[in-house]
Amino acid sequence: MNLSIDHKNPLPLHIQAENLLRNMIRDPQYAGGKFFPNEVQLAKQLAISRSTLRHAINKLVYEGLLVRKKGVGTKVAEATISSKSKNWQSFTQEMTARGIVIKNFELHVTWVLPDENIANFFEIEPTKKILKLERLRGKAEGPFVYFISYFHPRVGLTGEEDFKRPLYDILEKDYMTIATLSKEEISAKSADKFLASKLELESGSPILFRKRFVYDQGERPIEYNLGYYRADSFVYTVESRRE
Amino acid sequence: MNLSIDHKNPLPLHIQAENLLRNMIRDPQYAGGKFFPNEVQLAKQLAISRSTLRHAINKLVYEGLLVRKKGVGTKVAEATISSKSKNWQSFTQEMTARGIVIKNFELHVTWVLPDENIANFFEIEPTKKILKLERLRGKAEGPFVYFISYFHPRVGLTGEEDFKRPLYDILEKDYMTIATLSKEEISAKSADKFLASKLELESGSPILFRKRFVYDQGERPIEYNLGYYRADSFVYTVESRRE
DNA sequence: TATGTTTATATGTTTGTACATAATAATCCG
DNA sequence: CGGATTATTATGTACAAACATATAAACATA
Repeated sequence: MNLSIDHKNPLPLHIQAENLLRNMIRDPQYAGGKFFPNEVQLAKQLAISRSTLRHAINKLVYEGLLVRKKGVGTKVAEATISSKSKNWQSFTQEMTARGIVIKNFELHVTWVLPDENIANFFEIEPTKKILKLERLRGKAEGPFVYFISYFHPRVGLTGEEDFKRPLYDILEKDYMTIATLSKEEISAKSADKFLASKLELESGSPILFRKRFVYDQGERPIEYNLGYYRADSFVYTVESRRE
Repeated sequence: MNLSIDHKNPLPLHIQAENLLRNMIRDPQYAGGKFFPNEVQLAKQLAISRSTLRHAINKLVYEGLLVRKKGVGTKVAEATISSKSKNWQSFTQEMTARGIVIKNFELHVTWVLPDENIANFFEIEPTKKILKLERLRGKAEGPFVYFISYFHPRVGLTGEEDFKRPLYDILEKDYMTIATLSKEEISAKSADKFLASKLELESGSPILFRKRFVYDQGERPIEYNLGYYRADSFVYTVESRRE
């Protein structure tokens, strides 16, 4: 990855600057909370105008990756693990964009019979086995989410895939399935013994529970996903506007 | 609503332009698909610079409300389902839409000093008292949510209003304040003694916690709202789509 | 008629400049 | 010493100007 700006590159300067900033965000130095060089200085350093640089910074501020304060400076936004409803991405993409390295603590692949809910959602016979993917994921310090995913047979997953790769990357590149629509239900739960042990909590601790129904372009169901998040490390953010 | 730009208004010109554009979007003419006047012309018309106007347009493009094509023009984006689902409503509207009749179990109105968070959000002195509204609400069978709302003094609420009416109805009709933007953070918590007694739960039971920041058209803060929901009776749903 | 070619149009990119304002640090003074 | 005042710093807002490039329509040519 190029870490400087090339005026000969046909890619617009503000896009190059944006990419460069995305890299800086992942830099442990800045991810840790250090302020960026100020606009004027950084613009000079990159040999672009302040306006161009600001345009790039603004985009990242809008995305929630950077925060700015007048008279103070610009830095990486609090690494509170959060999920934005707009421009949704996969879990891994979301986290890497924030410079958080995701560790897989456990990964189980099994073939199971769908329960009634899932069979209904997928519109398949409850006698047909489907792929179930369970993952315990988190940061280096410890796990903070337990995922359970079920996939529609139509997708064609074999169970032999490398699930360390981003899931939606696998689906798009290897299975030509593009997740386009997602309906989510968020609620709170208490940790049962199983979840408590996985997420390193005491039984009864609060858990944010997210059910996710994922569809492809044709609005056909492709994934049914359950996410159990430690309440102390996950906030779900939503921004909405009415006209 | 003012449909022109006022250089004496302290509101930044690009925000004024943005609001103006939002109004144009609602105009049947443009909503129907007619192209906007081109940037140069429109900027001239509004007596602002092209850069300032572009800044405003860009924001709406980013929000998905407008589409632009080089060499062609700018027009209102095709209404997609996701943009419709973004239209948020008040709690009462939300519930009645689901056929649930809301009962108010408790209602307290007090004037309090804002803590640091609230004073910052409202951008006011921490010495100025603001209106605090607490409500325990639910269905006939029992309460399921405890709301705490703080209001910006600008709104002009006296505390004598009939808070059994829908809140946003009061704000719109009696105080000409229209809640336009809402940012929310959803997380999970354990019920402390206070919440447990109010919501008729045992201490430690899971609670869905929603923090809501509400803004008016000018993106000025008007309400800070905390909602504590019984986990067993509330699910938050989100629908999102990517292109 | 079919196919290039030009031209007008509108957005896209980039720079330079100036002043306003919020937050913080430094300074001064009673 | 403590409170008020005054820089300093960094982002926020706004303007003007130029050139680049994609699109579509008008035009010319084979």
